[in-house]
Amino acid sequence: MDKIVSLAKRRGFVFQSSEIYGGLNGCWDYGPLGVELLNNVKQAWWRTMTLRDDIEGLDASILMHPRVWEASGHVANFTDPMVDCKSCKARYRVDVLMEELSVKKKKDVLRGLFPQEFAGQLQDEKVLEEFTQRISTDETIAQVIQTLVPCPNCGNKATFTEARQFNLMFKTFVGPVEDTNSVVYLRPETAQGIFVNFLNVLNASRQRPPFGIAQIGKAFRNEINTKNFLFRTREFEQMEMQYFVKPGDEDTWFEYWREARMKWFLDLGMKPEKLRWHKHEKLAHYAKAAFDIEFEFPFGWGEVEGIHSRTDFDLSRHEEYSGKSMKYFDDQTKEKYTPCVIETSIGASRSFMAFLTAAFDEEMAATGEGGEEMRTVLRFHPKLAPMKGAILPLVNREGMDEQARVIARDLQKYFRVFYDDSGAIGRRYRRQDEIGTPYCFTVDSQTLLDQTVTVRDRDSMRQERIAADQIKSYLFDRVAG
RNA sequence: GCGGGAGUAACUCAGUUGGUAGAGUCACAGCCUUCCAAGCUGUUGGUCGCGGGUUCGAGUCCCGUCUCCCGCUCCA
Repeated sequence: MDKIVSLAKRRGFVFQSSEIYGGLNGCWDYGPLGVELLNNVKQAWWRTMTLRDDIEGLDASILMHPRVWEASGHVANFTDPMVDCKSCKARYRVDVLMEELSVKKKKDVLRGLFPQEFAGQLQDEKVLEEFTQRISTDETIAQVIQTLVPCPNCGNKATFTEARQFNLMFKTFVGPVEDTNSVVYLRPETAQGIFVNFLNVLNASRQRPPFGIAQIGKAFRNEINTKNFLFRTREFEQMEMQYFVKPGDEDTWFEYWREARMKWFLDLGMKPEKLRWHKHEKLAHYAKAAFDIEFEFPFGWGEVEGIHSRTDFDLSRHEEYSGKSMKYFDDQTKEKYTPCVIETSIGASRSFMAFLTAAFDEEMAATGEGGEEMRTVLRFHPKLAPMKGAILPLVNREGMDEQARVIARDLQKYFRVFYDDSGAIGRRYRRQDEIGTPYCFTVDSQTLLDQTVTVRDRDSMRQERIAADQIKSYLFDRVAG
């Protein structure tokens, strides 16, 4: 992990935000090569999603009407009451504490609060039922937590602080007056921008279910902890596609998108053994089925994409909260229904880091003198590589450098290519290896005779000779699309 | 948030009981060079994370704080 962070910094992929002021926790900036890689990841996704008949693009605003987040459930569910143990400093979510209480403990709690009523024998089912019923308000929960529940860590009772609310949504104000009427949130996910535009897109694009809406954009969550480089940050970018289908068809489409999304990673050169499925056993309130694609990062397996079957929850809720009908009327079958949603939601920063760490390789390579040396190489898929090619004059004599510059300038109309004439040729190859440039084109003395150049492949280090005027199509074949 | 480790040049790191901040790499300029880096010469580059304190004097000792990494916790 340190190697990745260090290379990322040294070669200009990722810098710490506000570094000269000591940095800001969990915030990162993309440098010259990083922004190219990130854009290539986003472009690969965007093209896969939108170069087809049934998916439309969208770019919704980050600030949205506050009611959106009431409808989505974020105001209610994105708030976690937390308590700290004053004795051992451990911190817990109140709902987790309550959930993890054993039946016996719950019985104790009931007897503690209502000594007369629960004095005698008690069935376990009765305990659970009564507990859920009686310990339901914020007040009773607070009372229980602060008097009767022992800290799971140190075992002490009555050591918890009062519950404090941690809302993971960033709050800000619209307009000059900072009062409760002007509160808005930075969106904690991009999906709602799609749902609230469902009718707009439907009507403007003449689509009919099944169809999808794709969006790439930033989202914000005021996480308690950030972690693992780009993996968990407070500001992040999502690439989301919500696919609207007729109720009853959602399982078929769910399988379709699971397969399609896994294929996307594999087509971009990801090794199958670095990816796995994780099935959600405990589903969120809106979900019917949920699978994550996990990647094996240096710190362990972590989610890079979620494929969720969200039922008609989202559209129904917005119908309820906005009073606008979100139903679709099918002219052919004369049916009226609220579409179900299949969501594919991938983290741009997370997949950036996945592609970067997957590409990282160190190997022993032969040197000119017959020895061996460590070679650092980023094996990006050519579509993702920040630099598509390097143009290198073998020596700066006999017009080789001028010729190479002409070639580079011509290619730069179409591709990000790098011209380099400083240092030994082997050294320049290694420099390109380290930033993952897939092809190096070298101008040598033969170029001056017959207008051919050598192409050196990053991974095999082998060379072939092609005509200089073929470089453009050579690159198009390999990096476009 | 808790516990542990770390922070000195763009990168990797030295820096002795407190006494004028160093090396290698990188970058830049020039030389050399006809295919797999680290030849030669020169140059640039440091608020020692930040802020206090002790001291004649702090990279070094003390306090606070920020950031990163590892483990736990958390992740509608």
